[in-house]
Amino acid sequence: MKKNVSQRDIARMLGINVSTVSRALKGVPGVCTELRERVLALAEEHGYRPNPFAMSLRYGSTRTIGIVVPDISFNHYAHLVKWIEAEAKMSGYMCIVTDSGDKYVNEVECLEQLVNMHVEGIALCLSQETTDFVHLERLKESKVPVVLFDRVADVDCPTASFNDVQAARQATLHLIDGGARRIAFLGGPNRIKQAVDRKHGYLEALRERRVPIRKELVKCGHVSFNSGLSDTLELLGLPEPPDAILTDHGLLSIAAFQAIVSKGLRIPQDIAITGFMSDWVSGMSYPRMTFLKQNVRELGRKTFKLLLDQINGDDTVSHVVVNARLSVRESTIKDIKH
Amino acid sequence: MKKNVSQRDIARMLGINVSTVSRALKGVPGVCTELRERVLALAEEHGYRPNPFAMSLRYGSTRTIGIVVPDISFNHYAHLVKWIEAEAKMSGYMCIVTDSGDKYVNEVECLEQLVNMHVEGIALCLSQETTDFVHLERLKESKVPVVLFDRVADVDCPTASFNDVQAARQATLHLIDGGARRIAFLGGPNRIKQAVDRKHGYLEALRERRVPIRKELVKCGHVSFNSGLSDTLELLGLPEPPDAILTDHGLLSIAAFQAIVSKGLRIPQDIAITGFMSDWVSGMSYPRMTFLKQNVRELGRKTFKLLLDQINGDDTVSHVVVNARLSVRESTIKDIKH
DNA sequence: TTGAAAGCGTTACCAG
DNA sequence: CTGGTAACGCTTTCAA
Repeated sequence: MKKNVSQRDIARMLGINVSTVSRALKGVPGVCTELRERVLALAEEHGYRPNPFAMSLRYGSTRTIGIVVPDISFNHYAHLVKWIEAEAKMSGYMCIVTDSGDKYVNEVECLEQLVNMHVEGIALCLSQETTDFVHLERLKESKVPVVLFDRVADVDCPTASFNDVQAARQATLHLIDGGARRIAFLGGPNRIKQAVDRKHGYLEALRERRVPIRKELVKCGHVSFNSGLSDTLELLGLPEPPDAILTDHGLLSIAAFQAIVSKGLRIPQDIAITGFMSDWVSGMSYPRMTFLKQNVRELGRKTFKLLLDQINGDDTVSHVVVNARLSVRESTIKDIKH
Repeated sequence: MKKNVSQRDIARMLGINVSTVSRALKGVPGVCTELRERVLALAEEHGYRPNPFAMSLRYGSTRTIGIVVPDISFNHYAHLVKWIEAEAKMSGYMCIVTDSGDKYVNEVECLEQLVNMHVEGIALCLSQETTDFVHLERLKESKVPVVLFDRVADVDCPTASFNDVQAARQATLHLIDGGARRIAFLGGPNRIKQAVDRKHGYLEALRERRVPIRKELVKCGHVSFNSGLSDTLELLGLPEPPDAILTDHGLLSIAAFQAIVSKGLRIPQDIAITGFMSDWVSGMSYPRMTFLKQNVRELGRKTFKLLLDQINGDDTVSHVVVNARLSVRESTIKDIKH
């Protein structure tokens, strides 16, 4: 019944012109104080709110960005969303969050819809299926700035990601130095840069310490709980099973952990485990897992900053790297009492 | 450089009128096929996209809803967001997601901003601080439909929530029937209906089985990891410590679990534990926790449905309840081998 | 200091 | 079948 009141409405009530109301409301000079007061009072009384769509139409800017993540119900991505959103809010941007379900077709559709919404920019965390980037090309044609975060790719796009190679290397060195010799790597598919980088870090560390590389200990498959579970069970069933596992994703960490426990093996005495996962996952398990602590808040912040720069016309393609560092807990320390 | 192309642009290129272009694009009758084809071709070529802000202005509808959650990085809420969003997308709505940080002031601000964005409706999960509802009254004045979900309240607003009383009762009965006699309740503050309901269910079960109620075993405080941790440690330090714990929130479940483990107590031999938590949290722990499995997807779906009805002018205030049911795992079964 | 009018992109109505 | 115009809410330029 009581519709949103517009400037025109206020103007009519006061018997003046809209433009005067506009000026009064905006606080620009050029309207006598007495009249301004009356306008402001009436606006207040009727709960006047500027219509953002009229604004957008007028200025061609929507103060809105889009975020695409593979699975918002997964802790790591939810956290990233949280911090990107917090940062965006501080700059007066609202976020439209979409979930690709880790599927390429959905990712394409999400981007499509965000462009339709005329968001000013998009922060995208790639799905694990994404191998071609024509959809990003299309965005570039539409002049919508895009920043890749967390799961990035080698395309002509600004990115914010973790130091995957070095982090994985560090974790592997830690395992080796703790006495492990048969270290398994449980990772995502080779088409994902993130998975490949982490595997590289792992291999690098093995070479560095002259630990032989065993192909049968490297599992690169679909990132999901079930595949993590079956891959780990396969590893544990080998004639010479691994004495340590490094995982490349929180889901795989959980799956591997549960697979080990279900086999009645003890962590870390029988097998050590570490990898990329959230603080949360690491702390929930018993024993708590040594893990690569990612500064998710920092990544969120950097991602938005990058995006804002792009929105403001900066067209340098920079690649920001946020450090993940090893946080040692009990799942990799053999000489602990249990 | 290459701006978004508008109907007017296309009209100019073809030397015809905008209204004709509009009709052609909309597919309404009243434009000859030959001309329509040319318009469509040109639109396609230049990547024409309807401007949703012009639409919104025209129709006064934005096809957008707002979601407010206490903490999107927490699994339970992230899941709810995921499913509300999925459902919304199917009806052609986009979601603006905001995070109140579980604080009242932020909640107010989130609602304010969503109203400013002219969302057509808002799905709100209350912060644990929220005790007065003037902000909801204000929304009602603005004619923005609101649906409360998960954490609801006794206000004149449609709600979608779990069957908190019965679920808590069921879990408590399970503990009693498993031999527990000194059952602690670890819950949120008494100002939250959800916490109160769950406590009621707990008390009901005790009375039902004639188990004495012990005040010192009931802890109702702030919902956070740290307070859950210290409350549990206090409980464990009692002269007569509890032999089972029921928790009212996922955060508290994790905290209690870790507190117990840190004290070197065995679950379930020394103390049983169960409560409200996500599938995830239950499965991550070892032993896995018996838990109240909430059909989060169903709740998300129902929430959006309720909201959509409101948006479409239905003003009945209905209260939908989704069942949570006990899923028994190892943390409450004493006669299991470990 | 105030008013009038144009324009942002779209659709609907009324003429031709 | 097509063109012209008004309207949605707001800002800005120009004129008074």
